[in-house]
Amino acid sequence: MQQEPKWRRRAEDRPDEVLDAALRLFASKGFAATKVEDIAQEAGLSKGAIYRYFSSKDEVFESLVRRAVAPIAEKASMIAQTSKEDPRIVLKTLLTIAIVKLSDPEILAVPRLVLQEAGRFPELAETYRREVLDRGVAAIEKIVQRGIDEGIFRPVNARLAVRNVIGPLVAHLLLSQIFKFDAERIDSPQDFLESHFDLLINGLTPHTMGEG
Amino acid sequence: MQQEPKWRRRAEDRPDEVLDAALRLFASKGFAATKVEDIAQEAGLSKGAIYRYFSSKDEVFESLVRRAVAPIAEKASMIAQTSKEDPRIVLKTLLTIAIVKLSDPEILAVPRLVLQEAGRFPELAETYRREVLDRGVAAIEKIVQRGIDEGIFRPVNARLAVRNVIGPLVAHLLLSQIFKFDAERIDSPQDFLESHFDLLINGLTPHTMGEG
DNA sequence: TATTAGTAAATGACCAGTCATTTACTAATG
DNA sequence: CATTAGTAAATGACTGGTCATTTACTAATA
Repeated sequence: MQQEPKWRRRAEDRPDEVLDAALRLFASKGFAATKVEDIAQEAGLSKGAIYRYFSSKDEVFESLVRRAVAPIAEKASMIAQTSKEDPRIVLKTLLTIAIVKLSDPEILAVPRLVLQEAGRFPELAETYRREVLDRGVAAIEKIVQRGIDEGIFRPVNARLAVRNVIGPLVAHLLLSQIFKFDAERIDSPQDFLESHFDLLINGLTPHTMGEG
Repeated sequence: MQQEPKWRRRAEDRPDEVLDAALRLFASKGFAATKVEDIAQEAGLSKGAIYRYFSSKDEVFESLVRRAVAPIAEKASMIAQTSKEDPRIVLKTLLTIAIVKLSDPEILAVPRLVLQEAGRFPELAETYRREVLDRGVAAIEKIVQRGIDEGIFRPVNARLAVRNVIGPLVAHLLLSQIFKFDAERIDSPQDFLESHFDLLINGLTPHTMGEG
């Protein structure tokens, strides 16, 4: 009569499971308010076992962020040398992908946490800036610049225009996610995207003398 | 030979001094990482004395935010029924004021902290949203709507366009303040403002058929 | 059986909040 | 004006609870 063991040795899967659990909890309660025991419970593990895989609570957080950063950094670099398509299309595609991804609270949580804890983890924040922000900003700048060179956009300062591309997105996420605007008042991501893109492109377009 | 007293009774000034000290520390280290004793030291007081004026560390934080909210809420309400001036001018004036104010880290700290601690202080976050955000957004929406009604702006969705007004500002502050973009790469607030305003207004303008 | 994943309980640092005591100030009284 | 009794402000040692981390042990598995 073989009993089910009380627990199993699954050293392969544990680290990722711990990080998943930690992400969920950090996302909803923040780093400081999340106990190591909470993480253990959420991951279906005892507190002590966490320390077999991570040397401290801080390291859990850092690993978490680094795990999330890797694939993003890779993608951002690829975007830079995207197709020679109409830069307007490229921008819209990018914004669409971004808003879809970031509408998932689990994904938005990482940059949010990095921001929140930047003071306590300056190196981590620096890494995130270098690997994600810098590359993302550079990619968008490049697209805008190409639009200018091809005469599709007005000759604006591309570096500064990046803020006009990503800013409304950031504002939208901030307003809808963090301050939890009443559900009824939340405009759908699609509506927001249309509006933003319309205003953005109209703002970037030369309009030398009606061409529409 | 009269010695200077070790301390003085200054019950009038203490509360504000404590809040000032707390703001400085919360801004740089965050709420959780700031000890009550730190606040006391920064305010030139002993820990125990803090509790003569505030019943808990939480209350210090709440008082701090409420003190900062009051004047902003007042101003935001006034802005709504501003002069019948050209809405473009009104927007630019608003943006200028906003960026000047928010470039002061001490002022930016409050909304940042509210965001950071929204999870732990939901009521406070709610208050902030109602008193500051809602009013600010409403004011800008009104101005944009007036511009549309007067035929100065295209008939866009005013509510959504608000994100295009404030978003780039938020992005700018995020990038320059929180991720501490290398000093050299920080574009001056003036440059940013010019660029943003240029793109924004061009985006809102009808361009029905070249008018300059 | 040896090794390693895992548990549960112990440890100790840390810190918000308390309180007995001291000090600065104020006002009543002669 | 000098003395002193009364009070409010401020101190700082202390407490109790909360975790992050460590340790001593146990169960799974090769």
